Amino acid sequence: MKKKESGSIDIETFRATNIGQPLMEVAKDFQRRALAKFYERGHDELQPSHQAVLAYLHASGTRLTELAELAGMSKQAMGQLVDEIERLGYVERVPDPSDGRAKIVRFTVSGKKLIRDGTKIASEIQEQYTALIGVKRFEQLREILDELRSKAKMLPIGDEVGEK
Amino acid sequence: MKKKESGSIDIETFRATNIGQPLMEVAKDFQRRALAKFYERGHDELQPSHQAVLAYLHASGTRLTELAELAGMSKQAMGQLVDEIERLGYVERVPDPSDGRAKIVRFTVSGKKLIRDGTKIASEIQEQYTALIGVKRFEQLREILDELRSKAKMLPIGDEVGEK
DNA sequence: GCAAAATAGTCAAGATACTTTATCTTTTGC
DNA sequence: GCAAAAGATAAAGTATCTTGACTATTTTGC
Repeated sequence: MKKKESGSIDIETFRATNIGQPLMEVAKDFQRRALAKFYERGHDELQPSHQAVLAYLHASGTRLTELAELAGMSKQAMGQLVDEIERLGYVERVPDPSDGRAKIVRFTVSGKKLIRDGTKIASEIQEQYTALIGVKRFEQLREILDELRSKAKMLPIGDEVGEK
Repeated sequence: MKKKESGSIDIETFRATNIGQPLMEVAKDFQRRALAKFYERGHDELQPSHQAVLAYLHASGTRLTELAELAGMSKQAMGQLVDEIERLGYVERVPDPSDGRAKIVRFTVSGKKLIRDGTKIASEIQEQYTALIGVKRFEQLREILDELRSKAKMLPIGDEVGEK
C-alpha cells in the first residue's frame, strides 16, 4: 500500500485542528448580539470599534496614550476613536492635573449609563449562552479564556522570525 | 443605607461579566500567531481575511455564492477575496459543468500545500496553548466553543427589534 | 415552448476602521 | 535650556467590507 496521492489533502483534519475559526465565530456572534442590544437601548450610533475604548477605559479616567497601548493601536487611531465617542457624548477629555501635557479621557454621565447598560447586555447574552450550553460550561469557558488570555500575553508570537 | 451615588459605576462588574472581550482577544492572539507562522513558511502575502475562504472551501471545490453564505458576507466581498487568493495562486475558478452561470472555486496544488501547512500551524499553536493551560482545559475549550457555535446559529440576534 | 423571475457572478463606487508618516504645540525632567 | 514625551492635526494609504447596477444563465409558470 502506497501513501495517498500526493495531491490529496485532509481538509477535515485542518478544520478539526484549527481552533481559531470557532474562536473568531463565537467572538463575532457575541459582538453582533451586543451591538443589536445597545441599539435597542438607544445607543444607536455605537460602532464595533468603540468597544476598544470602553473595554479599557478606567472608571477614574485614562490617558489617551495608555488607552492606545492597552488596545494595541496607534495614538492617532485611538485619538480618532475618542473623537467619535466624545461626539456621541459618552466620554470627555479633561486636563491631567499631574501632567500639563496630558489629558484624561473619562466617562460622562451618559457614558456611565452606557457601561451600566453594557453590564445588563453582557448578562443577557450570558443568559442566552447558558441556556444553550449550561451554566457550568459557560463558567468553564470564561475561566479558560481568562487564563489563556493572561498567559498568552507573555508568549512570543513569531518564534524568532526577525529579519533574515 | 441609601443606594450608591447614582453617578457611580461598577466598571469591574462590567468587565467581569463581559465575556466578549476575552473571546475577541484570544481569537486575535490566535490569528496573529497563525499569520506569523504562515509568513515563516513563505506564505508571506496571506491576510487575515483570507481565512474566511480557506476555512470554508471544500476539498472538491465550492461555489462562490455558497462560500459567501458560509462566511456570512456578500457575494461581492467574497468575489474580491477569491480574486486575491487566486492572484496568490492558492485557488482557481473553473466552470461548474452542472450550471453555466456558476464557477467552482477550488484549491490549486499550491493551495493544498497551504492547507497542509495550516494544519501543522494549528497544531503548533495548540501545543503552545496546551503548554499554558493544559491539554484537558484546551480540549474543553474546543468542545465548548464548537457546541456554542453550532447552537448559537439558531438563536435570533436582536430580540425582535425590527422597524418600529 | 417561451416570457418572466430567480440565481451566479462581476464591475464599480463608497464606507469603515484602521495604519503610517509627518508636523506642530505644550510641558516635563533633568 | 533642551531633549523627550503627550497629544493634536492632517494627509495619504491599506484592508475589508457594503450597496447598487449590470450581464449571463437557469428555472418557473403557464
